[in-house]
Amino acid sequence: MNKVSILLAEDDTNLGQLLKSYLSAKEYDTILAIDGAEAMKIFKKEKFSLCLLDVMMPEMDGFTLAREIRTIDPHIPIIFLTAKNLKEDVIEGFKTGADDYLTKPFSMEELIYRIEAILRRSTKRATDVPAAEYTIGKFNFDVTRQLLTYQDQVRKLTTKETELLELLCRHQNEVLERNLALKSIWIDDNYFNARSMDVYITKLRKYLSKDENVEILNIHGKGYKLLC
Amino acid sequence: MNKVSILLAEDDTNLGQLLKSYLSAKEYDTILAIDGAEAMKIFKKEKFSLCLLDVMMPEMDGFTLAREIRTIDPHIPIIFLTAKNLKEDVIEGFKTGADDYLTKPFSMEELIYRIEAILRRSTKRATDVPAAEYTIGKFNFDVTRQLLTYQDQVRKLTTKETELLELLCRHQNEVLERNLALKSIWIDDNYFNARSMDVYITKLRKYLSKDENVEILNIHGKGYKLLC
DNA sequence: CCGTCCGTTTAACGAATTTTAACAGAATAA
DNA sequence: TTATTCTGTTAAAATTCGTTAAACGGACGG
Repeated sequence: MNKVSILLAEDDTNLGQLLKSYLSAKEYDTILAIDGAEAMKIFKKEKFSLCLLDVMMPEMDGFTLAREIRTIDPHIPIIFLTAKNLKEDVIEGFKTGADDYLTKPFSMEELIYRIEAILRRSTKRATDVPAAEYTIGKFNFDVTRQLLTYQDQVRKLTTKETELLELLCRHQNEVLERNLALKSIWIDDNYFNARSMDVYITKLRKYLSKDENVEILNIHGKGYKLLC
Repeated sequence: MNKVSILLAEDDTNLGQLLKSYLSAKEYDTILAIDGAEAMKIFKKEKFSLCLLDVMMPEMDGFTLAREIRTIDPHIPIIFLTAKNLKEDVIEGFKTGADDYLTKPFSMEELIYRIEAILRRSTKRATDVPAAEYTIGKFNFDVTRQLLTYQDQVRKLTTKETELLELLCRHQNEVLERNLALKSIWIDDNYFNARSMDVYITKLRKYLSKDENVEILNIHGKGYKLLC
């Protein structure tokens, strides 16, 4: 079980400190750089599991920084922090790019989710991420292998199915808010993604219907609650 | 209703003392710790209803402290106090996060409001989880599954119906004030929400009419009383 | 380069839930 | 008593959600 180390580049020192404290409290070794140039210097000296880069920074912006970082370590996961009101084409740039991103304002919960998701995806030895298995009534849900097992029947879940079910499990017996789920999984909480999420809820309900004590309850206008 | 005790961790002794005096005057037993390490020591010795933690502190910051506290008591409500000059989006981010948040400077009134809100939520949960079921005359009311059962007839309730009936049950045989119900279920107690609530009272009355000993009584100008 | 497969999104429609409106009836204060 | 505020009930409107199927688009094998 390797410790996860994060390079955080954020020029707003308040936000930077806050994030660093929060991440450290979550057992992520976090080093804060106050601009792109400093981040680069630090990155050359130490080894990191992932980078969290603000896009707008003095000295060197997040994109340029990311490019330079990639010349050293081409596969390190990078999450960008961006303002919500960026122009469409910039956002488009992120979407088509391989990197993950998070739009401000975001909640700590969303950030943690994205970090864990990206770690899950990038590390093959998946034991880094906590709670990789859940028990849902008579089901067993293996998050990292994306398997939902009922007695001897194993069902392979898709990525989105897994992500949504995992979020539901994490909030077992309490309300998972639609917006949190949308922002965590679909990044943007617009109309279409919400429809898409509905479709996945239907799928999950169908899968889980074998155990009648398990239920995904809709809390109108708020979200969903996984009962078991 | 037993006494509420608060652990306050604040390194600014002026503010700390001020808060402590104020909270004590409001009948909250308050103990002040001047840094995270001390707070942790105190927390291990005594029992608290909620914690009020400054995020930026020497020795141990608020997040780390919160994490340690949660290893001892995973459900204790925690309100963070954070610096005033954070950007809007950061603050917004925390608002949507799992933990409650208050940015300096804040008014005492605001603080008290938050404390009461979070206590309401947590005592709700505390009294909810063990007894998530009520008996209303000959009915059985399963809050978490939103089911109202009469003999062998099961009726699925909607979210709003459930929320309102639960509030009534919690105040069984005493007055549930309109404003309280409106604020906790509809958030805002304006004219339209009040009308909406009337509609739900009608619905609940219809559902409960099967047992003639059960009645939702209107207390004119005050609220409702669930008799059973 | 082409077709196929698979996961995801979009579309379309229907159902469930909540809010708003409209009007009638009770309770209360002046 | 009369005016005013508050409550009860029903129906229509608006919003949110559920489900199915088709469209889309990337990955893969030929």
